[in-house]
Amino acid sequence: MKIPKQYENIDRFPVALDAIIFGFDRENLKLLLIKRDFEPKKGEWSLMGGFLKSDESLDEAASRILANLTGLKNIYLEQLYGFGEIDRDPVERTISIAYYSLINIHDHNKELVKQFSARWFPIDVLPDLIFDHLKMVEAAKARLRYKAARQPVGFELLPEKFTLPELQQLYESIYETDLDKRNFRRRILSMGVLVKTNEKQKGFSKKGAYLYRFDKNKFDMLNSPSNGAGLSFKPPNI
Amino acid sequence: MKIPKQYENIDRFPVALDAIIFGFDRENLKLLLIKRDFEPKKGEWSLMGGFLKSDESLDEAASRILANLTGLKNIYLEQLYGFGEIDRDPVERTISIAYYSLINIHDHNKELVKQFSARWFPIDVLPDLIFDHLKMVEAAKARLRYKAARQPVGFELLPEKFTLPELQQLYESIYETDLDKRNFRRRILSMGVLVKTNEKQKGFSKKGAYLYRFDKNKFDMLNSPSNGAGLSFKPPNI
DNA sequence: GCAAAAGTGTTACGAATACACCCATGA
DNA sequence: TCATGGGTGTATTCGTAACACTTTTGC
Repeated sequence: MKIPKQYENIDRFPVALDAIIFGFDRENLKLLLIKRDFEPKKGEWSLMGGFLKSDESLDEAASRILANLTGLKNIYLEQLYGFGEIDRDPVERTISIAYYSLINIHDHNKELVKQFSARWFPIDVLPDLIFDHLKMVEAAKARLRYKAARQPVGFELLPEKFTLPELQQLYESIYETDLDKRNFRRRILSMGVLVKTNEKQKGFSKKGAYLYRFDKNKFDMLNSPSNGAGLSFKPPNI
Repeated sequence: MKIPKQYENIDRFPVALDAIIFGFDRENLKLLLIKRDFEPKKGEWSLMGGFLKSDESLDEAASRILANLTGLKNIYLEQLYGFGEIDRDPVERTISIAYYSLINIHDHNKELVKQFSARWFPIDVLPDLIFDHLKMVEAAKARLRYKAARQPVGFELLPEKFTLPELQQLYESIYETDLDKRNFRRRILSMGVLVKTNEKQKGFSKKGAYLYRFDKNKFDMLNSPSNGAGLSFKPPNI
């Protein structure tokens, strides 16, 4: 096919993907950051990133980049925003599409993480970040809050079985607020997507809390028949 | 500065911006589409678009492209999503950042619109669109619903003075639903960002409806002192 | 005078909030 | 036995939804 003139003399740019990787360690919401090992800004903290290749879509590229650091595939990953200020990257004019992902913090490749000199940071005590990465993180926090209020994404951050106090702690971290135990349990259980197991968590508290499991089938059932915005997990009032 | 090796051998891509342009003609929510005048897909309907240049940010480029078609500057414009499927553009691998904008439908350059063979289409009777532009439109509709439920963006689509029945009609178009007149008026007025004028609209109804004006100062006041998500215009229950 | 749209209040319901005590267990 | 965290129910408040008649005026 002849190339139309509208495609001649146009600028072409490197397209970066940067990943905001959330994890939860049963206490704090955390971000996985890497220590950059090349100039510029060598040695400073950064989001994991990489450049788009021509044989992959944006989603595939983001997924590849996430796997490069964590070894994980099929992870919750959502596009966040495109950042394109002219001078955002001092080396070359670059645009970056930020993605955020939710992973189980215990469930990733420690070896890779070591190679990248990566570390988990509590979301409210982050180091300085290069370029516009802090803006990306802020956008991701806002999006996670929006998302978690509407869909039960919290489960992506937890192990398969978890207790209600753990789940509540997660939501409290996401919204940086305290929630009433009784109201929280009522709301969550009334959604009907949690299944109580007969097992109790041992070791943490004396009494032990029941373990629950997220029932993806029930969720899909409730969610699929064009339920408008899907089942709603109401946002806690901040 | 020496170029780090991480920036060598990377692919570079044309970055397109596509604009979903909403308008409202006191009856229907509409989209401004252009008839493409070059191959491929010459003669088919398309969103207004263009390519990023190296001396402008993404926002600036989107703004320029919007002005190319409408002649308007300083318009409500918000980034929507980055589209990057490999084969989305048959000519060349291109990524596109979609923006949506809200304009007053009577307030644009008719000459330019004619040059582009552009036309306003009711949002629910769109022609076939090229590439992935329909996906972009769907995303924009969803975003507008989200946005309008939280911030009074509706005013961007109306003339300076408008009646409450007109405003209600706009919201009904956005949400494709009927709203109760009394509840709507109460909700809108309780936000305290509308100022009633002494003028009545003539010509449309026999009785005539009072004209209101959006009070941007009050809005900024209510919105600025870190009011969480800002003043909330609750979403109509769909 | 009548058709057509504008304008106006009240009640009922459901959701969210606030709130305090008992239970199970390990140390 | 006591300290620690887990588990439970109810009353109140507030916001949302449902609903029907009067007013104005051009024709």
